Amino acid sequence: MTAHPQRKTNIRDVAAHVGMSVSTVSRALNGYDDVNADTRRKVQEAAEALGYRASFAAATLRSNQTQTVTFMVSKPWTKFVDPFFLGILDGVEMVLQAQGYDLQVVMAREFDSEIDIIRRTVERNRCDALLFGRTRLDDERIDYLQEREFPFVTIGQTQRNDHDWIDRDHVKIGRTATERLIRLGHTRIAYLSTPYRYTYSHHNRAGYRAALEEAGIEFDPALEVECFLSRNTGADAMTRLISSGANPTAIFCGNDMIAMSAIEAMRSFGLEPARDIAVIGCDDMPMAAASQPPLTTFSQNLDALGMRMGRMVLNRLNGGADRLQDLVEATLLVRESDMPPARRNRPC
Amino acid sequence: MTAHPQRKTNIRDVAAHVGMSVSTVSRALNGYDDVNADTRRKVQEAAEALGYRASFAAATLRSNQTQTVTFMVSKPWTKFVDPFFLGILDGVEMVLQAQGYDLQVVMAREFDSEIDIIRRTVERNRCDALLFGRTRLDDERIDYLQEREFPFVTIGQTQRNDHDWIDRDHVKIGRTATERLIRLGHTRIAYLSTPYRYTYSHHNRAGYRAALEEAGIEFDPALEVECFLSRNTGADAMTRLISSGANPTAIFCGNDMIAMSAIEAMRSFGLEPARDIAVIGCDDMPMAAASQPPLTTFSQNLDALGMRMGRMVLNRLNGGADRLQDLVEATLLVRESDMPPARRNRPC
DNA sequence: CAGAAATCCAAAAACGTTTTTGTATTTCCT
DNA sequence: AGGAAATACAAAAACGTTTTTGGATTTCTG
Repeated sequence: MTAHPQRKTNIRDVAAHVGMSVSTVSRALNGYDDVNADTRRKVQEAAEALGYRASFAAATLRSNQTQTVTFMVSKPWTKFVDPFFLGILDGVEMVLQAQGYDLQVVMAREFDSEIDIIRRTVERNRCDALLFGRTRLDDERIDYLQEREFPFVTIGQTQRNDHDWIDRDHVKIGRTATERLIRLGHTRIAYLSTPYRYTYSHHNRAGYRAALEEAGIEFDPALEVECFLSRNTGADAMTRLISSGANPTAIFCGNDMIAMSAIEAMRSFGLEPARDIAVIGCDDMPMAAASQPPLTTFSQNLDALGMRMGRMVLNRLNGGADRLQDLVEATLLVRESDMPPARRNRPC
Repeated sequence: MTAHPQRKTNIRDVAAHVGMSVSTVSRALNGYDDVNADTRRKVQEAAEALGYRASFAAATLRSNQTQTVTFMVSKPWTKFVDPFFLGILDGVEMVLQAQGYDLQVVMAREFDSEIDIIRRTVERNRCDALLFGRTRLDDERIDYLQEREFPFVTIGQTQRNDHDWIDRDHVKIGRTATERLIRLGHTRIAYLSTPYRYTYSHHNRAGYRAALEEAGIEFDPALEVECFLSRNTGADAMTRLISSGANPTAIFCGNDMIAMSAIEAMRSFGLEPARDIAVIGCDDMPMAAASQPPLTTFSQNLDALGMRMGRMVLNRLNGGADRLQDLVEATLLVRESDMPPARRNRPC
C-alpha cells in the first residue's frame, strides 16, 4: 500500500521535456561542440529541473569509461601506517576531483589477495586506473597490469622500474639518518628494517650501508634486523639485538611504529632511549611527537606527494606518452630521541 | 603497429564455447537452480578457462544491483580519528565480502559536500547501501536517504533515531569518566567536548552532567568547552580554561587528540598532567599509549563494532524488516594521566 | 497410458546511456 | 548563383548483461 517509489528520471524523460532527441541531450550534457548554445542551456535547465543524473552503469557500459580511479590499500598497511596513506589519499583526491574523476578506495585483506583484487577490479572494468603502494622488487601486480596495458601509478619502485611511480628517496633517508648518528659519535648503529619484501626497505638499507662505508665504519650484519607488521615487531628485534650482545648505541628504524616498539623493549632492559640508545624513526606519525622522548624522525608533505601522484595518473589517463617518475625528499625532524652515545661514567 | 589488445571475453563467448545459450550461461553462473548440475559445471569450467568475468556495468545496468556498499568518510575525520574509522572498516569489510559484497570508500572533502557526495552516489546508482558516521542531531543526509528509501546504516544516532545505527554508549562514557574523576576526589572537572554538531558530543555531555548531579556537584557552565577539529583545538580550550580562572583540577576530553593538545597547553602554563590536572581521553589512539604520561582513555573492539555494522547492512539489503540499533559499551583503560587532585603542599 | 507436473534450456526483451551515421538547413566562397 | 563547407540536430546501433517468457523433453501420477 506504500506509494510507488517513482521511477528515476532518465535521459528520455529530459529529451521529451525539451522536445529534442536523446542524442542531442546526451551531447549537450557531455559538452560536445556540435550543439547550439541555446539548446545546451535549455537541456541543462531541464536536466536540473528534473533532477536528472546519468546512470553510472549505462554510461560506463556504453563508453567503457568509469571516470573513476581506484586506490588499493593493503590491510596490514592500514592498521599501522595509516596517517601516511591517508595523507596521500587526500592529495590524490584533490586533483582528481578537479578533473571530474572519482576516487574510490578498496582494501585488500591479505598480501595474497592484492593481486586478486586487482584482477577483479580490472577485469570487471570498475575503474580507469589503479593506484597502490608497497611495491616489491619483483611485483606481480605490476606484471599483470602492464600485460593488460591498464593504467596505474605506484607509490614505490621496483626492480625493472619501467612504469609510473612516485616514491620518497629512501636511500637518502637511510643515509641521512645514519650520517647523523655517526656525526653524533655513534659507531654501533643498528638498522631495524621494514619487511624486506618491500622495495623501499632495500633503499633504506642501501643508504644506511653507504653512510657506514663512507665513514669507514665496518658493516656488522648482526646490526641489521628485519621487522614485520605486528605490533611488537620492533620490540622483538630490539630484544634480539640486546640479548645477542650486538650492543648497538643507536638505531635507525624503518618506521615510527618499529621505533616506538623498540623503545618499549629497551625500557624493559632498563635502557632509556636517547640517554642509552639513540633512536631515529621514519614517517612522523602523530605518536612520534607525543612520545617521550619526542621521536626524531622523517616527515613528508603528504598532500604534495598525493597531488603529484594524482597528476601522474591524469597524465596517463589522458594518453600522456612520457613515463612519469618522481623521487621526493623527506625532511629530518630532529627532536629528542637521538643523542650522542652515553659515556661510561655518567653522572646520575 | 602494436598488437591489438584482444577484446575482453564476454558472456557470448563462453556461451559459444559450451554450445549453449547466453541465458543459460548467465543462470548457471549466477547460481539459479533451473540448470542441470552437469551443465553448470561445464559452464563454470568454460568461464574459468576463458577468463570470463561479467562486466560490472552491464550487470548493474540490467539488474539494478551493484553488490557494493559504500562507506563515506568525512575528510576532517580521516585526518584526526583515522584509527577509529579504519578499525571499523576492517570489520565491515570482513562480513560484507563473505557475502559477496564489495566495500568501497569515498571521501568527502568538506562538511557541506557530504550531502552532495551522497546525492551523486545514490542518484547515479553506484552502490546498494551507504555507511557513514558522525551523525548530527538533525541530519540532512538521513532525511535524504529515508525519503529515497535508500538503505543505510550510520555510526551514531540522531534526534529522531528512526533508522539503523550502531553507536558507542557515549552517555555511559561521559558518566564513567566523570564518576572516576569524582571518586578520585576531583570536584572541578572540565569537559572538553568534541564539536556540538555531532550527536555523540551531546551524549558525552549528558553523561558528564548526570555524574556531576548524582554526586551533588554543582554544574559550572564555565567548565564546558567546545572543541573543533583543528590540531590545536584542545590547547585553545585548555588555555581559555586556565586563563579564565575556571581552575579545573581534572578534564574529560571527547577524544585523545583533544586530550593531547590540552596537555601541551597545560605544560606551557607550567602545569603537569596527572600531577596537576587529571586527564581522561577517549578512543585509545596509538599515541595515547605512547604519550607521557600514558593517557587514560576509552577503548573499543573496533573489529567487532564493524562486523556488527556489516551484519546490519546485510540485514537491510536482504529486506530485513526490523530496525537494527546497537549500543556497544566502551571500556575504560586506566593508565597514568588521571590522579587524585594535587594537595596544596606537595613535596617537590 | 493419458494427462499433469517437473525439469532444463533458448529466444528475446530490457536496462539507459554514448557513439556512429545521416540529413536537413544555413553559411560561406568565388 | 551555384557548389562546398559548416552547423545543428535526429535516428538507430551498440555496449554486455539479467530477466521474462515460452517451449521442448522427461518424469510423475492415478
